[in-house]
Amino acid sequence: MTMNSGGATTEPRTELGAAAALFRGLADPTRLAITRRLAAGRARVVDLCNELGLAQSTVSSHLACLRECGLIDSRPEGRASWYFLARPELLDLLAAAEGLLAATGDAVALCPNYGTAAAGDMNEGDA
Amino acid sequence: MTMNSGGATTEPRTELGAAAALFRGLADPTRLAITRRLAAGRARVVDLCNELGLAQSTVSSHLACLRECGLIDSRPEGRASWYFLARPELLDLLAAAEGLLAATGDAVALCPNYGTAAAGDMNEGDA
DNA sequence: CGCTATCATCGGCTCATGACGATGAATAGT
DNA sequence: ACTATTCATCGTCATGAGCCGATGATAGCG
Repeated sequence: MTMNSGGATTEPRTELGAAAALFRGLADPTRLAITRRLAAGRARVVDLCNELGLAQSTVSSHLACLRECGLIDSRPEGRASWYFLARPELLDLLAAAEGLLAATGDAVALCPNYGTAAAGDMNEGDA
Repeated sequence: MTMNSGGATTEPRTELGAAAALFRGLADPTRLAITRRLAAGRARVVDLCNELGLAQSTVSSHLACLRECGLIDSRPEGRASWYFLARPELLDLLAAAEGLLAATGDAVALCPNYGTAAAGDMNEGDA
């Protein structure tokens, strides 16, 4: 016992890694936006870049992440790569999430400790 | 255009914040473990500490996070606080997640860029 | 055959996030 | 009243993770 006492464990919960990785894949707003976008139909990297207003490298990295997670897949066509959802069940998961969000209202937002609170400067850009 | 060029935007996707926060709440292995544990029945902080082998402060913070998110709730009883799931729909979400995991096998794991790469051992342990 | 467009990857930067220990408040039991 | 137990909160530390720009590879086009 007390084997993990001493700073960052660097080994949180390996058992739940799969599920946690799945949720984490969708935890990022950008990735979630990409996922939803792909849920609406396939898209290229440039399309996502334009629509999301992010750098190409950023989008590409997120796509690689989602692809490695097996949530999306790509189909090279010419010099472009079309990305699309690889798992229809993902829609169920998103639906369940929205159902839960509807149930909680929008209470699911920020946590004092964990979450995204206390960011220091909370500047709403278009506000 | 070129409005967000210049380092961390500090303003990712505000619209998807709720869903992303929800997923992020479950993205952490520890929080997911807590959630599942509470899905099996209410528990006190000490119980979770013992069962998860984490510091009391850690568990307490995670509980506070989940509580703020409206996913769980607590009921003070004596000097203890019983925590339990506040949303039955959460079970649906977890079920959908497990369904997706079953569909993908366990392909959902690690990403080279994002997502907990360089972990090493993949032990699923008990269900 | 050179040019452009699209994408993947590398390296660096910055902040958020999870972990811990220590402290303080509230409650129950002796 | 004193003490023991349980929980919440604060401060700190280290790493993960997202963002960007720049570079390199690949594939179509003029």
